[in-house]
Amino acid sequence: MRDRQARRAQIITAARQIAEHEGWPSVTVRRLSDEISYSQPVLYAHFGSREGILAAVAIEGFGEMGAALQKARKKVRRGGILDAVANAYLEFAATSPALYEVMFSLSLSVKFDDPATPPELRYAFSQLAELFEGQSSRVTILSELLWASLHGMADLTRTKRLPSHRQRERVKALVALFTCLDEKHVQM
Amino acid sequence: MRDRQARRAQIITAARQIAEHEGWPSVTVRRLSDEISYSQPVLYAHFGSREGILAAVAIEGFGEMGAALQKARKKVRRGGILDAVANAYLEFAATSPALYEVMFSLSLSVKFDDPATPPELRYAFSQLAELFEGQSSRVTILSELLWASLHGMADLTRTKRLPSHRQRERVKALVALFTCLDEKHVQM
DNA sequence: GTAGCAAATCTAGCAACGCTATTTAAGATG
DNA sequence: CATCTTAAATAGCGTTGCTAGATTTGCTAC
Repeated sequence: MRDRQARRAQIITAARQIAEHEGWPSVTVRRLSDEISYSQPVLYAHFGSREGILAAVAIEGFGEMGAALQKARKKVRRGGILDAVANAYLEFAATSPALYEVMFSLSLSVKFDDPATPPELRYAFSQLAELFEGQSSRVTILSELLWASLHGMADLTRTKRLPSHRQRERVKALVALFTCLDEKHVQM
Repeated sequence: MRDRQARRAQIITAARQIAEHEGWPSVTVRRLSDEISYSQPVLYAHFGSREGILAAVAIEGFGEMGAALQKARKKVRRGGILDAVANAYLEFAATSPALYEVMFSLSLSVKFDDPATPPELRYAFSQLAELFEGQSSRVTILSELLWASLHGMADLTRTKRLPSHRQRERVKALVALFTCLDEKHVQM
């Protein structure tokens, strides 16, 4: 039915809202069922388990992040693309910390190059891979390394390990590293 | 007393063991109290809460990681230090995934440059900062960036986002990036 | 030696959690 | 109107983190 999908979206939205305001531990099945004015079994009919709800939120998050990266990539014409995308990535993570957290804390998600991987994940990652297209023979390695660096920065900043006020400088350094390698045409 | 500290260590060890074999959700207070043949309130007398136990494990982990990095740094004489430390970091994370997970999943831990930060955290981070000592004016930025990159690689590999069989190549690329920047004496 | 006290430990239970078997309500079919 | 299917709610099971109150232990004083 149609309202079935609407209610699905309603649950996901409620979960995101609660998580962003009070953290994921506050996102309980009872709380969600109250929020949408239905009983608990309805939620289980939709998602099967609490983790299923979180997974749905995570996948939605990957879709949004992919869109944000694509937007940043297409906005900038020449030069500074890497800088734009990197900042877009970190801004996404900083704006929705709970969303970013669930995107990378769910261990049940499969690897990125696995055929069973949801398209949203591949879409998001492809935005980073595009940056190195045709530039080097090591597209995969470089995009993986960029992803890891950005994720590390986002994660350490989210958990207060790194001060956020120095984020811009870190991005500058990261960009300098990658452009430096590009200019020298280093063979790895 | 003396046996009080012994029991504390016993609890931490049991928690690590269970987590490494069955994951952190299996580390329950009841399970731990069974393991050490005491009742639950004894654990609460020691750590105050379940999270207190995890925090203690995490701090111990940082101490061990700092030692591992220091060992790698001192073993290599000239050149390739960065490579050695990077590999030591990732090997630590890969060898004890549950330990690494709890070290970075606890949000209650304060930032690295905070005075209230446990010395184990600062000790571990200082091992990375040492790599850039006197090399550039941006010691802080570079060490933070290196830390973030390594953590991102470790975290994405642990959660199966990146294939582990390409880890060595990623490290090579990372090292190439940093040495490239070093050779050109880039001012950021 | 025993009465009393303080500290340590256990027993038992609360509230909240994820999840589900069973029952009740509602709408369609004949 | 009776029946059957589908949807939802009620109620409850087992387990969790945590704690108040009972109980044991070990020591001190007389």
